[in-house]
Parts: sequence; structure tokens; C-alpha cells
Amino acid sequence: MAVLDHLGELERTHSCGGLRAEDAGKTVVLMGWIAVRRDFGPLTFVDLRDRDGLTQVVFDVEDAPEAHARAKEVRGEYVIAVRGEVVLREAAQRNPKLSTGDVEVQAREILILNEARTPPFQLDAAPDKLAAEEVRLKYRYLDLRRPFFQKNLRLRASVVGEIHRYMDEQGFTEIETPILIKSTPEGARDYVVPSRLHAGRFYALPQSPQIFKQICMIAGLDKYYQIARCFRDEDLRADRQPEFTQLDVEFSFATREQVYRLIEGLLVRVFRLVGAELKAPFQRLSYAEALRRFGSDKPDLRFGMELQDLAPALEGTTFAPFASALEKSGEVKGLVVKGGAHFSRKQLDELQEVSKRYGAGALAWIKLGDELSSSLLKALGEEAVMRLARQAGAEKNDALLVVAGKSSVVAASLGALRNELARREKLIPANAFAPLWVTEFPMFEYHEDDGRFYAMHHPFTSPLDEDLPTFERAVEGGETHLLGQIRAKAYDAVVNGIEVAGGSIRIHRRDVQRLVFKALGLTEEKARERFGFFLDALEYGTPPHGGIAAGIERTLMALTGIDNIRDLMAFPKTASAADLMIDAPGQIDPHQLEELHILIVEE
RNA sequence: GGAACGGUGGCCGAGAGGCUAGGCACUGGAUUGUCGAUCCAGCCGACGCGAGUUCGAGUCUCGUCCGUUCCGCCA
Repeated sequence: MAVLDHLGELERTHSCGGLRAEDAGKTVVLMGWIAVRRDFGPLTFVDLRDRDGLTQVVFDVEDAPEAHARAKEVRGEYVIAVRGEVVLREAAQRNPKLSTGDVEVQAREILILNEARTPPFQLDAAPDKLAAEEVRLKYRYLDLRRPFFQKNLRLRASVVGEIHRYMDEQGFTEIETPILIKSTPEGARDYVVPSRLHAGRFYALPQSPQIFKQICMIAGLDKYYQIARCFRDEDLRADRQPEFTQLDVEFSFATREQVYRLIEGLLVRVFRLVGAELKAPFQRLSYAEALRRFGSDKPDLRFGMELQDLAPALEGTTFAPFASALEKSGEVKGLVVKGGAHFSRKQLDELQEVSKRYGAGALAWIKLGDELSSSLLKALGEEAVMRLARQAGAEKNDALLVVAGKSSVVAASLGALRNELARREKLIPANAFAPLWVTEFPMFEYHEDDGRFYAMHHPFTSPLDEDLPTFERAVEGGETHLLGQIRAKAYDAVVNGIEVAGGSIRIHRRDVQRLVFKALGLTEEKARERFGFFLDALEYGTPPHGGIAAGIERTLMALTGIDNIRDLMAFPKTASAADLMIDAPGQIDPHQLEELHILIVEE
């Protein structure tokens, strides 16, 4: 046990990441954590760490015997203060791996401000030797000391700072909306908060401030934004957490083009923070085209490898999987993998596994190696197989991967395969950024399980003006099947295959809103029950308006290439939505339950 | 709701039925130039939990818990 020193009035003069050759000769005070201690007897080195970096501190017994003796007591993660002189290292002793490696601090004095237990895992482990995430999440405060997280969280802060500056420059007003609101059906499951003052009633945490921001438009606030925390009680993923943050934006008299320009300007500014130059205006793809060409509504455009329609080469085919797909208005499509003729049986099996996850029956393949080989050879014959290869534009040494079936399955499986292949074949250029707008999303999505249409975005999304007549026919004329064709003024901003923002122009007219509710099978009473206050508000002079929300973590994922949302937030939850550090969710005591009028029923 | 993979000492990690490697960390000592220091010595565990199969189980089977990833879900 070390005897601790008082910090007293001592103040830091520099951070542990800032000292350079030109600081030589200065007397400095550094404070931080012991990253490592190297003991050479009369000479002891300490790497002192703070959020900015590492500085080597030297304790020389001849130079400062007392400090030297004291330095022998420190251990990893002890907190110390050091006063000493910055000295230039001799050429042979410089450390090019450290930004501060040209200098070191010759310690005169050391204060041991706090000791530390031996950490349960090593903070300096190589990226592939990191302790299990379970352990690191439990001791999140230790994991966060690592430069990786220090860097990510500071980048996050500078991104949010840049957003504030930009939105302010653009004349937007930041407005806070409530966290305790009311549960709305449809959409994600709500996190729910019981009410003490109203027995049997519950608040819900917002999935997004959607209705409030539209109310802000009706309220004449004109240009609203907020860095908003959102909550969704759905299963987690590498890119999904139960609570996350989004830049929420809405403005009045909005056109889609204005939204595009606003967000393009924003993303250009934000990406500049990491030295990336996005080209604006962004490329645009309609939802239909994105799905057709890339099998995804958030295509990664850093590489090509578009889906190829093989139907023209299959006219009159009797091969059952293909014939039945084409008959049932499905598709047969393929992906050409340049140089893919080298694929082994095992690799093809693995790729098939990927496609099967998305419902594909089988993954057919054609390899144009020195000799033709194909899983379709027996069924189709050499000539038909070559016709497919030609149709797809495959050349010598390429492979063609083929999926047949329902359009949605073909798109999903080939879309996923396309991403997987790009990773495996290293087709993704480093430091490339490919932003685009995906536009004209469908208004409605048909759910087979209950045979009705649901709003794809949300029920306040405006249809395209030119689709309004069809929409009316579909709803009032009873031609329900047309609903699937109605397009919305909805859009997503996608960067490198990551959906970083999504929004729409909203409905401001009561008659159109009525049509949408009817299309969704909501009676007037039901709609009133659920959104009554909002429908009322819409009738008091609602300006045309629209907006968008950009996920902060998603944007950072695109910005950094980090593929896990947990690495971009300070205190994330596990896949089962638990916080291992604070052990949440937890039980509450019977008194609290009673006050909340809640009875727990054992299952 | 479903699937896959994983859970071995403080951490990483080998070990595919019979004796459980190694590395790091940690402790003590040595050591004037290291920066993944080095050298010497020491310390640490019945392998997530439960049941089963077996003469015998980290090693096989089943269940369960936890973690990760994916499908569903996420208007």
C-alpha cells in the first residue's frame, strides 16, 4: 500500500500527448495513469497516460533520489502527478511509435495521487488479443481508458459539435422534446414507464421525436433540430442499440431538394473532420432501382458487381427452379465475381449458406475456369450454361452465382452475397466514401402474416404528388392491390452501405392523412384514439413540412469504418439489452412496485 | 421467436475420453536507456452451471445461463 500524496494546488501544465522536441527545456507538470513501468534499478521509466497520449517519464536516482524511490512504488493504473524537465532524447533513444517519442520528462518530483487494484484485464492487449467483451463491458471504465475509445468518443463529440455549429448557421433552432411521452402503436416496441400518480397508466419513451417535431412545425417554429435520444425495445444488432442518438430535423415549406442540400452540406462538413471529402450533390437511386441493381435499399457503392437479370437467357427453360420462379413473377438473377473461377467447393458452400439465410433455396454457380464447371451443367447443358454466363457478362476466370425465387428473396440474398463477396475478394477500396440518396420508397409494405399493408416509413409520410390519383383509386375505389405501388416522398442517405439518415416530406393535408389511415385499415375512431391530438393540430393551419433524422452512431460507423455501434458509444448494452457494469435491468423493491400499482406475476 | 459460434487460471490461449501447454499480468529479487525491456525465482485453475453417457469427460450427449453474430423484428 502506497502512502498517497495530496494534489494540493498543483496544476497540470501539459497533457501526456502534447510534448514535442520544441518543448525541451521546459519544466512541466503532467498527471495521468501509469501505463507501464520499466525498472532498471537506478533508472526507472514510467509511461504516463492520459486521454491525449503517452509520455515517458524518467526517474534517475542521481538526479532525484527521493522521486526515484517513490516511483518504485507505483504500479499499473496508479494515478500520479509528475513535475520535471522536458529533455530531448538522444537520437538512438527516440521512439518513433510515440507522438511524444522525441522527448521525455526527467522527473524531479512525483505525487502518488491514487493507487489501483490490478486491472481484471490488460488494457494494452493487441486488438486481436482483447479480453472478452463481457469482461470489458463489466469494467467499462477501464476499457474506456484505452486510446481507441478515447479517440472514438472525442470524435463523436466533435461530430456533434460540428452538427450544432452547422445547424445553427443554417438558422435552425434546437428544441428539446419530452422523454416521457405516450405509447403509440405501430412501429417499434416502446420502452414503458409506469406512472405513480395515474394507477394503471404508463408513459412511453420516444422511439423518435416524430410527432413532436411535426407539432413544432404547426407551432410555427419553422426550423427545428435536436440531438435526440431515442429508445426502441427491439432485438439488438451490431448496429442497433436500445437507446441511440439521432440528429432530428424538421422544417417548414420543405421540399425534398432542400432536405437533400441541407444534409449533403452537413455530411460534407462532418466527414471533413476525418479528412474525407464527400462529393455533393450525392448520387441518387430510386428504391426500385437500388433493389434491382444492388439487391439492397442501402447499397454500398464503393464497388460495382451489380446484379444481372438472367431471365432473357432463360426463355422457355424447363428447369423447374428457374421456370417456376419466372412463372410466379419472381426472378432469376446473378452476380459476376471477377476472377471467381478459383472458388473451391467449400467456399461455394459458405456462400450458399449466406444466401440461404435470406431464404434462397439454392445457390447455383458457374465457373469459367480453364474448363467450364457448373452446378447447372447436368440440368441445363453446356450451351444453356454458357448462355447464362454471356447474359451476365461473365468472362474467362470469372464465376457467376445464381439465385432464383421470389423477387424479394433474390434481392436480399444476392444483395447480402454482394457485400460478402466484396469483403472476401477485397473489392472495397480503402478510404473511399460513397454517399447516395435512396428515394421514392414505397408508401406501404404488405405483410403476408396478417394480409394487410403497413406504412413503410410512418403514417405521416406524404405520397408522391403524381401517385395521388392512383392512391385515391386504391383506397376509395377499393383497388387495394395498387397500394404496393404508391411511392412516398421518403428518402434515405446511405454512405458505404450504411443507412445514416432517413426522412420524408410529411402530410400536411387532412384529406391525404385520412386516405393513409384508411389504407392502413385505421378507422376514423381508431385514428382519433391513437393520434387524436395530432389530427386536431393538423387542422389548425399546418404548413407543408418535412425533415430527416440522422443516426449519430451510424454516421460515425460510416466515418470510421468501425463495424460495431458499441465502439462508438460510452456505455452500450449487450445483445440481451443488459448493462453489465451497472447490472441493469434490475429489480425494484416492493415499496416502489406498490407505489406504481404494479404486481409482478411469476411465470 | 429461430439459427450459428463461443465460455479453460486475473487476461489471452493450446488441449477433439485417461498426466491440462505456453504467453501476458501479478509478487519478490537482480538490473543505468528501456519503450511488447531483460534475467532469476515465485504465484495462480478440477475447464460457465446442472444432469447424463463412460471404469474414466474441458474433451461426447442433453438442458440451462452468459457473450457475440445473423434471420425474424427494428412504422
